[in-house]
Amino acid sequence: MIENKGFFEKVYYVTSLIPPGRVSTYGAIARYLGAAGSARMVGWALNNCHDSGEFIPAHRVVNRNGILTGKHHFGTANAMKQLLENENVEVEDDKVLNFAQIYWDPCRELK
DNA sequence: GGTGTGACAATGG
DNA sequence: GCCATTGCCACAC
Repeated sequence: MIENKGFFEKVYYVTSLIPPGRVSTYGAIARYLGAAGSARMVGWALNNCHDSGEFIPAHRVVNRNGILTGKHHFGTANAMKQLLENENVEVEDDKVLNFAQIYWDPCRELK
């Protein structure tokens, strides 16, 4: 499983489990990994997601406000928004509109 | 092995 | 209720 993996691997794993059309938050992922309060680590891990060798749907991970904080790190500013809209996720002004509805909590969904 | 950092989150004014 | 500050913990240098 992912227990033996590093924290980054765990982040990559959980992030890859986010179903299309759903979004999650850094804090939720961090809490699911047992590192509650280290939400920043999740963002940092996703920052190095390009080193994982696999594509990580980091566009499905936003902050607790549903704002696409890391859009700039995604390459281009519109890339993240474009990917979300491609998955039927309504995004406007760099934030998810129906964020509360499509919010995917690993603690609740994966359990 | 110590310091800095980071795509956040929570609290305080 | 909005803006500024602090805490946070794991990883890179």
